Amino acid sequence: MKISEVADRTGLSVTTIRYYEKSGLCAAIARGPDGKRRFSKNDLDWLTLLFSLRETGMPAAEMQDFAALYLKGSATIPERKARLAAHDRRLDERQAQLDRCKALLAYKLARYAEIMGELA
Amino acid sequence: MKISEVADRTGLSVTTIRYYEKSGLCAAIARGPDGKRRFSKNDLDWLTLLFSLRETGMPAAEMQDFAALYLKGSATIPERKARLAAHDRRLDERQAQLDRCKALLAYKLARYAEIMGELA
DNA sequence: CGCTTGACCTGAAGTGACTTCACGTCGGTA
DNA sequence: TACCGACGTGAAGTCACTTCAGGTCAAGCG
Repeated sequence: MKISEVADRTGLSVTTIRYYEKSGLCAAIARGPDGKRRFSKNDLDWLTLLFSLRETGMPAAEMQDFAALYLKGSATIPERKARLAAHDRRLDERQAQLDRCKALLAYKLARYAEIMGELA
Repeated sequence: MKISEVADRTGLSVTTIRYYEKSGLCAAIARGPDGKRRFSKNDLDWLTLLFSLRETGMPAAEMQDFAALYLKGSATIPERKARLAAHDRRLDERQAQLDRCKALLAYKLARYAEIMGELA
């Protein structure tokens, strides 16, 4: 699969994918005879996961750790499972942030509506 | 109110608060005779809102715009209301991201559990 | 009383995660 | 033949802070 296709499917940009490869967030991608990257299904799945983790606020350092575990092979699966579980808990905190912000926005919007009513 | 107190209450760091003042995300803060910042209730409320908006992913440029409107006074309330409403819609998208990530994590965790079972 | 400690101040430089730039290669297509 | 768009590279730029270097001042203490 070509890099542009992977970008479309994962949500990462082409340059970010190259950056991820260079910085070790994913394994070196296989190259075709023309020197261009050819992504496997595994590569795609991995990048899709990375996108989702980044999008939901996994710290970069943690992503690096997690990637290092992935690159070490299946022996690290228990540890990886723990990391993902930890992120899952963080998602709950994120959820709470969203809820708090929603409540604050609801309050502010009501206040604004009130003020606009008085001015009208 | 002192800057350290505002930091504690809003969740922003002391340096971030100073940075926000310098970059126009909040109005110039009043100073005491000793030259130190003295925050009003309004300042605190405003910074609390900024923290919540930042935490939930409002783009920085948009925060700048929003702050500029705030600094222009109450005539901009309808516009500010629209901006907050837009952010509220973004929160729904954020919510969807969290849900998608949760689903992906649930899948991965189940897969890992399965693999660990096979190895055991 | 001098001395340290801690909270505050400032402008400037550093950081991290990308993004953009400048430039080059290659396989089509008009 | 000339140009296009997708791909490649290394280096420099950006953004939102954070850290650094250096200073003021009030309070506590041996």
